[in-house]
Amino acid sequence: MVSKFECRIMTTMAMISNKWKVLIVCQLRPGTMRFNELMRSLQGVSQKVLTSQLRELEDDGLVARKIYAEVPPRVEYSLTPLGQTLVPVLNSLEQWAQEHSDEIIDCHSRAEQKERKKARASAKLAAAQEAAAT
Amino acid sequence: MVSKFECRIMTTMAMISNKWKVLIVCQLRPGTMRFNELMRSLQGVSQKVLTSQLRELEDDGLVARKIYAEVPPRVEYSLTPLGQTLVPVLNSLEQWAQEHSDEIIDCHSRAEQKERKKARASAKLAAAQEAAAT
DNA sequence: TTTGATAGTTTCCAAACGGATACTATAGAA
DNA sequence: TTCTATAGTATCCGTTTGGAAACTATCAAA
Repeated sequence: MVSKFECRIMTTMAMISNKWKVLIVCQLRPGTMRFNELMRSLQGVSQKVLTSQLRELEDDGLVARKIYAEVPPRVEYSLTPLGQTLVPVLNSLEQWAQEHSDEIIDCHSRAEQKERKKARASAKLAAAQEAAAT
Repeated sequence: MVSKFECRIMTTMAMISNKWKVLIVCQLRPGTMRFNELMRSLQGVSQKVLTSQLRELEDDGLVARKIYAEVPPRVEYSLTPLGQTLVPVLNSLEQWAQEHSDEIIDCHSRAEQKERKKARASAKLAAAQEAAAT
């Protein structure tokens, strides 16, 4: 069973759990940005993905989209008041990573060592099977 | 460019941004649980996915896995001290959803209305094209 | 008349993800 | 000797996701 508590966490996560969404919200903190401006600053996003993520953020009420009737088109994105309230939440995620960076790094290097060990073991096993087959 | 600030948020997100991971951590808050116990309480996970998510949580140092040399096997999962420190972070996610639940619901119903409007419009368009084709 | 800029949409394709199912090892119980 | 429970792996296969590239509309400038 999923409690209300867990359900609420998942609600929040669903709204921001995407690499680009987090970056978009971060970029928009200082103020409004145009589509291409965002795309350039988030180097690596494709147009399609940026559009879809922005639409989802808009549907979730975190980002506002203002279209100017000009040619060439001008569309400005900004955080809504609701989007602004998310900033402290992102801060708490950031702070956690900062406070525990040592442990996080340690764990990762240990996990990688284990990975290498396993890789060696399975390579050995494969070699043995190879030898047995001939 | 991705700043250190954004990078840290993404580190934290990478560790928990998965429906099942959040639920696993929540389930383990009170104490240790066995594999099947987890699977039953998280009804809906496949064995494969539960295993892979637990392995990743273990590699990230959030969950400890204790194997007892028994038959049938017994494996107990629990939060590590690092995993425990994540609980307040999850609380902040939960609190945000709770504090802004009204706005979140409003936005969603508005977005859905827009969706329905769009669907009607494209249905109309398709019908018009159909009519024009005959 | 062609070019350019902006903010998309559309299409195709490959990789990742997730679910369902079958299979494994092991020792004790029936 | 077969069955059972546990904690997984291994395999297949459909869905989702993301990237690349081409295409669109529009008006002004060259």
